[in-house]
Amino acid sequence: MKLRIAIFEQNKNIRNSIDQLLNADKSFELAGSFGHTNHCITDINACRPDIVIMDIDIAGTDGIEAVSRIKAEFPKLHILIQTVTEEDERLYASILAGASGYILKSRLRTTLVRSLKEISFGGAPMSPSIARRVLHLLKRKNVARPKGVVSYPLTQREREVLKCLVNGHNYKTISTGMKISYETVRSHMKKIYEKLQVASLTEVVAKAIYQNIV
Amino acid sequence: MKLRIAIFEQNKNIRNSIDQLLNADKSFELAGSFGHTNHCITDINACRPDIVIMDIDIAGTDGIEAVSRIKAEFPKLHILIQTVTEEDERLYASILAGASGYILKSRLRTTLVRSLKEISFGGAPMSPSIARRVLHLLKRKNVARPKGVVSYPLTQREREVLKCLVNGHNYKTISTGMKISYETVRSHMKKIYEKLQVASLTEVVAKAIYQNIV
DNA sequence: CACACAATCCCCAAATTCGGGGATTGTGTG
DNA sequence: CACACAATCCCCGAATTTGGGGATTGTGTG
Repeated sequence: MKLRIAIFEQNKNIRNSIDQLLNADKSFELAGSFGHTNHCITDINACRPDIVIMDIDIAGTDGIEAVSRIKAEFPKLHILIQTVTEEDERLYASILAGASGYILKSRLRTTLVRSLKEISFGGAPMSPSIARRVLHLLKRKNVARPKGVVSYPLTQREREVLKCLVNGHNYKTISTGMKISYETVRSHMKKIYEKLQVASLTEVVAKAIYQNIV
Repeated sequence: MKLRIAIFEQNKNIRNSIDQLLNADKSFELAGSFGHTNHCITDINACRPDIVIMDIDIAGTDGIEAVSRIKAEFPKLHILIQTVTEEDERLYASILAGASGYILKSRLRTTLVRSLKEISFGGAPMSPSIARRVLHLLKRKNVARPKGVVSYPLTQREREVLKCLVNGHNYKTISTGMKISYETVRSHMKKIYEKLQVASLTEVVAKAIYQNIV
């Protein structure tokens, strides 16, 4: 049984190249070939592919949004993202949105067929760096607040100052907002630094957020 | 600065082989070499490695349990699992327990150094099938990026700078750590501020954490 | 080959933060 | 009433950040 492939790629020459690569292998057949994702749900409904190859740069709609919409409509459909570089932030976002893997445009000829087979066997081809970030996210989501976490003896006013800071205010705007002097804000901050054992704005904000202090 | 490597491998010949491979590369030095994991916490405390290479079959204690215990004690320590086959269920469990990647025993000679470097650069070498399962688990945990969230086109270097910042570093210490000039850090920060649409350290740190940018 | 972009680094000057010290006043408690 | 603490505010001076501008070099793409 041949795997049905749909292509969403703006560049006609690339679409044709992919078509040729698929034709050369008995495992695949071209289900559809589209120059934009404006009607991707309708197009996919019509051609019923098993795997979609999508260019991350495709115009008409944001690639990431397209991945989200397609996966919402067709949860079992595999999407292989075409990208120029592994460092593209949208690649990570596409993976999170549900793409099964990616392929570098520069390596289309050598790796397309293998990646498609990989996906059809249940694999998710991706770079170690993307994999790392996915693992890290999973780890952070799995971590309940550790037992025995210390709570900090911040006073009510200190907590208010810290909250303003985390919300993007600086000392000047905090003093205006809380109707206290700039020096008062500084005094509170000194106390907060001492209690939280930090020594800079970035440390105190990060700690406040990670440990749900405000 | 050489990366310190500790080995937990029952087979003395394999320990020696790994030792030789590490010696042949200037990037690594052997921190410790152990035949069991009975005292892995004590051993790691003593030799202070940056990366641990551990055999999944190692006797003395279950490999997965060892990974869990080590990661609980040394959260930032990287663990590279040695396995005979990628299909071993314990491999997937080890990855979930916190291992950063794995290496096939049959490919030790050709891939060990590359995998160690990969890990030290922040990657997580793993097979497409393991990656797929991790993604699937992530999806099941309902971790998918919330609808409407924009992704930011930060470059790799910008991301590294931002990560250091979130981890409490200032411009000065970031420049030291990344071996670039203070002004380069500033340039990256200007770009980051622009892309994330913020105007202060507190804003950028808060945004980075809340939106899982680093 | 021309172009665009990333990464790197430099300069000026103002604004803000940090570490250190000090003070007064109000409030609650024993 | 004495005491401890929170909240408030002041000062000095150094260090860091911010906003603005500029530059060169290397790399990838069409």
